Amino acid sequence: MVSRTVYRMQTQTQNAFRALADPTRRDIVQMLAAQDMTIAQLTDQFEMTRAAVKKHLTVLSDGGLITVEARGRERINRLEPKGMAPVLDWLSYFDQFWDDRLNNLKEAIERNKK
Amino acid sequence: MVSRTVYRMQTQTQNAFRALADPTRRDIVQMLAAQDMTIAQLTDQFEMTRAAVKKHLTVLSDGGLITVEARGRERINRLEPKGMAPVLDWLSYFDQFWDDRLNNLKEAIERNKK
DNA sequence: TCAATGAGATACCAAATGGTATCACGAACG
DNA sequence: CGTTCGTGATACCATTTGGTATCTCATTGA
Repeated sequence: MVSRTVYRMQTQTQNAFRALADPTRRDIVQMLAAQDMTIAQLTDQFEMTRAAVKKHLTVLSDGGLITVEARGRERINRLEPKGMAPVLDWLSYFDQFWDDRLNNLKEAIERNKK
Repeated sequence: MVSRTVYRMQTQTQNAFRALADPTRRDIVQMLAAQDMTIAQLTDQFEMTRAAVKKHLTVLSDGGLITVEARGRERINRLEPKGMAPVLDWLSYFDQFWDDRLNNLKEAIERNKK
């Protein structure tokens, strides 16, 4: 074991990977890719309470993967494409290891950023 | 809440995303990308016991991200590029979505400039 | 005005997670 | 041989995680 102190703050990369680690949250991301949804609408699609879905949405928000817009008493949850960037960046570090599927994906996003 | 039972087996996608959710495990992946390593070598790089590193390696192995080859009394841990496929596949599902959204974003910015 | 509706906050719980300490075991080497 | 070295396995612990129940608050609409 090395003796230097390895402190590790919560980076956006960590929060994004953590957000994607749960199958329910990945399902939510897929649903929000189809259309923006309120918590109530999302809850209809799962076998869990609104409170549980809300927790998942908080984690997704911490990860930068979604944004929320208040509209009256409703909250519109929306996918935030930019939030995926840290994940894609980390994965692209291994270009020489896995195939170029990722490269294509990342290049598409880079193109559109400009 | 929908009433149908949503059982969810441990898929390779889930195991891979779960493996990548921990910062120590992502560090291990990066180190193994540089060179194959034994547990002892990896443990030298972290402030934790060999047992803890071993647990992380087990999770990485479950996720299909590494393979282990016995050589004498040593175990060589090696990165398995194929294991990343489910992750890349899942992410590429949103290729078109990100493309479109980032395009819209770009266009909105361009409009506001004028 | 006031009841219904959509959502946030909090307390609480069981299980999973990330870590340690410790023991066991086969391979390497004097 | 016997001992040391690299590793695996297990028991145990504290914290995090994913979930429920419940209460509150603000908006909506008859």
